[in-house]
Amino acid sequence: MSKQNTTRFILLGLLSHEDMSGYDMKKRMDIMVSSFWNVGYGQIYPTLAELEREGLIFKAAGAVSKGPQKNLYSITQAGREHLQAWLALPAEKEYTKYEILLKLFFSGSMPVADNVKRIQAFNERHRQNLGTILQFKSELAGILDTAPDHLYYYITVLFGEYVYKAYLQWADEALRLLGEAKTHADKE
Amino acid sequence: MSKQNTTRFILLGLLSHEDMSGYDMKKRMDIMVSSFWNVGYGQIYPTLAELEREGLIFKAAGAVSKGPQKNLYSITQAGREHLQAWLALPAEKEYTKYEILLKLFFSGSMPVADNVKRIQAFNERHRQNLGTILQFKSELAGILDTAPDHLYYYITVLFGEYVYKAYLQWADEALRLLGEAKTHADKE
DNA sequence: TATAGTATATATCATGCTGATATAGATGAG
DNA sequence: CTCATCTATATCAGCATGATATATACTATA
Repeated sequence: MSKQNTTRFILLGLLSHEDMSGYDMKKRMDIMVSSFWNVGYGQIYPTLAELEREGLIFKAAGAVSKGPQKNLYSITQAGREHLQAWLALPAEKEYTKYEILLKLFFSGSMPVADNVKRIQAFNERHRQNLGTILQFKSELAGILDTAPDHLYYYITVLFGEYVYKAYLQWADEALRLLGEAKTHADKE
Repeated sequence: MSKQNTTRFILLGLLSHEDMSGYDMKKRMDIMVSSFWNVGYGQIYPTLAELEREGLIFKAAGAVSKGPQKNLYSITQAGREHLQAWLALPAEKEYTKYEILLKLFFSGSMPVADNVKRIQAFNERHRQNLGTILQFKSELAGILDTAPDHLYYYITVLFGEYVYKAYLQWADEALRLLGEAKTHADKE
């Protein structure tokens, strides 16, 4: 697995569909890919500058919607080829970081109530995420045949659904186990 | 959510149980926390040096097992307090990166067979992860009452189980959808 | 008609993390 | 005796995070 800048390819991927500004891309990502990838502005703007220097994208005239002037970007032919080459590679970088699990792992000496609160907050957060993604899923289901991309969007949405549901199941089970342990301790 | 070095607290957490070398810590993490957190040597060794400078850990005499000399570390009282303060904080940093989902999202123009292969590899990888964690789970289940930490270990293992199972379910469903799409295309 | 708040938009930077690479001692196989 | 493998520590370039700064435009409300 080579150490490559993945952000480049996300930005190229978004621009392969339509012209956008950096701000637009962030908004789009928050909606469409946030269940499996996150990028911040601190990575977006420098990468856009880099892609432009390399001739993979270019800055078009900034159409004003509201607020300050946008930098609207377009992808070039070289950019499309760069993206296709990446898509064809099998390498599948993959990692996760959940601070809550880390804290639980080391929290044998902490009050049980603290951990219960942690898990409840986690549960609530992902119940909301699940709600958002299920709404998105039902919208997508109606237009599945209208473009070849839509099936793939649907598949990625399904991933979010399964994973969020797993989080909720785990949280319920963890709370049950902590409740049992507490009840048991109270009896003694 | 402040931008803090999380690795510090993992290392302190591991040392709060027993003395270890950096190499030991990596091995331990690969077994115990790899389903929700990963750290490489590139982060471990510099952080150990930093923790030592700050007086949170100290280097003990290196016991030789086999291979080169180890640096065995111990946690100090200040180190334990540092760890406790972190455990008491509610902040829960959390993020995931799955390159496979990213590629699927942008792969409308790629051959379906490529994506099928990708998902099958993903499936196989996580089937193995699930097997490993289930074995670990059954070992833990037998010693659940022998220490207060064990319940928390069990809870974190459950997380891995639920998440890996979700991955496998998703992969099956995704392959089914791609199979249907292919069959449909073949008929036309 | 001020003015305060919110959404839009770009940019930069210190710090943290990843993944590759270098170095070298101990063990075991053939 | 040499080659492969495991043990063990260390460093670094490049990528990513999260905080912060700056400024325009729209909306509400006082």
